[in-house]
Amino acid sequence: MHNIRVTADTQTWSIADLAAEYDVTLRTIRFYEDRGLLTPERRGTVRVYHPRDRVRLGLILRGKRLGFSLDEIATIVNMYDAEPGEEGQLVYLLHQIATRRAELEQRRRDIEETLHELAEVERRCQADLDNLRQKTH
Amino acid sequence: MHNIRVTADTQTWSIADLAAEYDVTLRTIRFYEDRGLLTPERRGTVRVYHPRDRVRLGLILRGKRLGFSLDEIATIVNMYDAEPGEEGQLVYLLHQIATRRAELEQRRRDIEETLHELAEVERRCQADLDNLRQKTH
DNA sequence: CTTTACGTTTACGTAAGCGTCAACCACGAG
DNA sequence: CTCGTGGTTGACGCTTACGTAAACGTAAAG
Repeated sequence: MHNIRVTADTQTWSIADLAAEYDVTLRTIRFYEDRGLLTPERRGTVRVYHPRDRVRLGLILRGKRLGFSLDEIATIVNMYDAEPGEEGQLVYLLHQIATRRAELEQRRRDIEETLHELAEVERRCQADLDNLRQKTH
Repeated sequence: MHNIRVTADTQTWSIADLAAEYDVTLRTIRFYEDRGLLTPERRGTVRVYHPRDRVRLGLILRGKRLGFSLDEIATIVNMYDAEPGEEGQLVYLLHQIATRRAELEQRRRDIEETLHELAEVERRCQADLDNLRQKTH
């Protein structure tokens, strides 16, 4: 990274901004906060989202696409900004990482298999279709 | 094991057999049947599972690992043994396949990203740990 | 005959992940 | 002053994917 200093990253978003950007409802965003996944600033009663919150929302939604539960996602995203901490903590974190990695690699294998099989079904299907059109024309 | 015959095509399984093999509960298997995902033979009231059902159960569970809902899984596994059918059907099926493929490829990208980021976190974490152990020895 | 193992249906319970009101500010424009 | 826009907190509802009894059938073993 060559940009030692960037413009002070002071941008903020409203709840509606993030909802529109990520195509989720306000209810969803507030629900994630309720579950401790987001912690926006409050100006009065109003939520103000900082870059950190925005990134986390992205991570949460990616986790959802991967089929993780919100609880699992919580442990994952909290790993990202864990402070150095003590030895026990670090060892625990490394163990968590290994576990998640194993899960993800299993999922990747599942995806590869499924893609191959879908390709096979598609081939059959396309053959049937060609065959059908051959006859009628 | 209640396997009646072990010749390749004729083998059957009890509900408990499949539950043990795939590590799910009987309730789960019956629930999948209720949702139309499995259609075991009945001998009297008792369910008897054929190779086809066993394969489908495997597909269902793989679909779950990928984060698909049972409804989505239903459309996917039903694609596998669709009969040739008429043109409209085939076109529809091809469209479904394209959709699923796009989803899966998105998931694969998500996984790659997450794996890379986990590797990064792990690196940081390992560095902190090494640092800590350096100091105490 | 009773126990044990394995199966069945029916039905209520539950946790997750939101959807959907209702009722209430706050504020700038017309 | 009123209206529209955008925000807030409850609180109840709903679907999915099962868990968890309860109550019963059947067939072999002791």
